Amino acid sequence: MSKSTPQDATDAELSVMKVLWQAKTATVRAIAEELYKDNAKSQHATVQKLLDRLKAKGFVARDKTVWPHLFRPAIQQDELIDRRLQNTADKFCGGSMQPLLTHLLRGRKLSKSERASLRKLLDGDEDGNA
Amino acid sequence: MSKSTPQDATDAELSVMKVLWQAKTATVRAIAEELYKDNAKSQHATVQKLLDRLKAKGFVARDKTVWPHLFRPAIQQDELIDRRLQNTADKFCGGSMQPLLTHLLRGRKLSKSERASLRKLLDGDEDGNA
DNA sequence: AACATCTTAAGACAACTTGTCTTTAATTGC
DNA sequence: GCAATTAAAGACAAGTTGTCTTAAGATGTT
Repeated sequence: MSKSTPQDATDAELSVMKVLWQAKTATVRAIAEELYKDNAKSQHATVQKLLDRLKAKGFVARDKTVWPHLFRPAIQQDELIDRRLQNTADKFCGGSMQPLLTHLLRGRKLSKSERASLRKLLDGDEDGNA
Repeated sequence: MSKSTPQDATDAELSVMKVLWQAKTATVRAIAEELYKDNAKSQHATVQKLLDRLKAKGFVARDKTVWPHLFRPAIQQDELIDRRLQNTADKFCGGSMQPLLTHLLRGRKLSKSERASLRKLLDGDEDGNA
């Protein structure tokens, strides 16, 4: 009843997430300075708002026991990539990822080594999977 | 200098495209009736506008030599899927699709037959490709 | 205790997007 | 020549997005 669409991050939000994924943990200020190196005068508030929205989306967690508050990713990059791909699959392939895979493999020119590593992935999975 | 971002279709636009991909060619009315089966009273104009915007994006072509005008897809579904994937790759993997592939292969549980067909794609490509 | 300083909280804001509808002008068949 | 349909243009509200402002709260220093 609550979340209809699995939520995604906007561009600005994503850049905040990227800082957090690297830093593991950061204050508003740290993020603001990282993103708006030059004139980080008022951008502090911008980052704050972005973090608010990310919190509302469940993408970051906030530690209020320290001061200033510490933020931390509550979702991994992989999960977000997954949502994007799933979304594309939903819109185009009735939710199945298989066609996307096929599409990617068919359309792209892969180097020998790329092909090799992908084949290894395909094979490696085969055993360990019931 | 012109198109900054490779353009994508919105949800409503996409549903129009889907009709066109199937029908190959269609009038505004035909599309409107397909999409809004029930009360296709004013939705005719909605479809018209969607087609306008799709035209502006270069996604459909319009044949003005007949009456009423006939619309036809100017881009295939594959191409649109490609753009979505490329977009995700740009945002997350610095533009490379390879990580997406890896991600898809690693994350998903694939059936034996799926794996087999993917392997065939990997192998088959190897020969036929200069 | 009073202060300057930084953080937090809340929300204002313009620009843009999106899906929809209205209006007016053009084209057609009878 | 008229009624009916289509084309063209744009108006519109609702929502999104990135940004900033303002006011209230916490902190350490003197």
